[in-house]
Amino acid sequence: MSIETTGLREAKKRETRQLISDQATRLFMTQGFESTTIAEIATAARVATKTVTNYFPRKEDMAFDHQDAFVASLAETVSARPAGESVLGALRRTFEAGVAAQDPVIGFAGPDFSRMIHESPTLSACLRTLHDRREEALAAALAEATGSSPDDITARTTAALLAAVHRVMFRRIQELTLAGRTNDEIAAVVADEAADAFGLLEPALGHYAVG
Amino acid sequence: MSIETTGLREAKKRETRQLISDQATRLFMTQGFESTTIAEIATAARVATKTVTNYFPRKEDMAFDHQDAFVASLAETVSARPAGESVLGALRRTFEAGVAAQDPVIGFAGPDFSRMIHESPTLSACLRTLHDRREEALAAALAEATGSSPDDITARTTAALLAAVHRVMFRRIQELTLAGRTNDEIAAVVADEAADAFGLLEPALGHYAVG
DNA sequence: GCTAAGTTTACCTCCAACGTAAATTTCTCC
DNA sequence: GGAGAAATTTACGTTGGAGGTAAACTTAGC
Repeated sequence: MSIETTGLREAKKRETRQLISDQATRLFMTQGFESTTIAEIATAARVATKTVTNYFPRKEDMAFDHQDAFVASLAETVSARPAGESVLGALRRTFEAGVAAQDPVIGFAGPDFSRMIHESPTLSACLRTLHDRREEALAAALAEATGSSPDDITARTTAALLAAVHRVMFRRIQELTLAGRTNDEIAAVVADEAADAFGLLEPALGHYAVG
Repeated sequence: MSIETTGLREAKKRETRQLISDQATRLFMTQGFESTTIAEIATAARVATKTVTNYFPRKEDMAFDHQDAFVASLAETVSARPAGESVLGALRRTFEAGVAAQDPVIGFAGPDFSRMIHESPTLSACLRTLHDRREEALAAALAEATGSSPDDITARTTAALLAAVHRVMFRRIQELTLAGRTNDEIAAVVADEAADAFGLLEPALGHYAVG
């Protein structure tokens, strides 16, 4: 009698999905994304190729498993910020915490994973899409926070500026990872650079959406 | 005796390339990008399918013909700005000129073309890549203008912020185009919104890289 | 247990992407 | 102006991702 008794069927589904994703990521990291076929992944996971494409309509989705968490991260930071804190302050604080925790969500993905993305045009394009969806989600959260309409141009512009800082720093962490730096070294460098970047926006956005 | 007598061969190559691109764009706009096959394009252009893929390794390249001009646009604005003008001022001035001229490079692509991109995930991803390459080119130009190293993080952050404004306004123009507004109406709306957006960055970047 | 529902599988088509070699066109030099 | 050289276009074949369908199998609920 398991606690989360959502049924054997659903449990197996989750396991199969995770198994496929894990095998796929492993193969992508060792032999590259483009040169791994879905048939290989299916063999490694001991399922049919159609099962693979049932779980993951697009091949690249197997590499990015926690995309929803990534996309929602900035919007959630804004929604959950304490009263009196500006949006800029909240995003800055969350980024600093991410640096301290060396969080994969802000770019600490490890050398193998970073190389996998860097060497694949498909995965790079996919990551761009995720950054973009994250910006859109942030814009929606800003519109919500300021009580403006969901497609308010000020919210969208502000979201673009704030997300830009996170995106640049994400790439910076990736780049330093690929250059062989340790996470601790990267954290030290990035903490300073992020302080500059967020500081740059302070005069423009410091008083925007103070909750 | 033609003036630019670079040979019949090269002239025919240019013509064939243009013919394929034109037929492809026409088909993409009328029946959608994904539901147009390369074989159809080849038939319309009266060439072999292999000739199509010789000229355009990727199907999506047929839709974006002047990508290099787009990618270089912001960097060139910066490089060519007069002495005493800030980078922000130059990019703002060029955008305003683009609005006045209803320039396709800043987003005035027309309803058919805009719809074609909007309805195709592949083309949307491709456009994102172009925005990204444009930002990278801008970062390089900023590094050049400030005499810093090509991967200077301040230049990259600044480029991200400036390119973000252009990107948001590009999408805004696309969006209004899809909503059925005329170019004149769009120009009027966007001129005001761009003034706000660039104004927002004035305190942060107004004194950056005054040439 | 038995039946209904959901999951996995084998088999299928389509098409983009890529390689190779042959045929055709253009260029160059005599 | 014609012959050989070079480049382009073409036909043909292969691979692999994406998507559909229906049958076999597994789980859930009665």
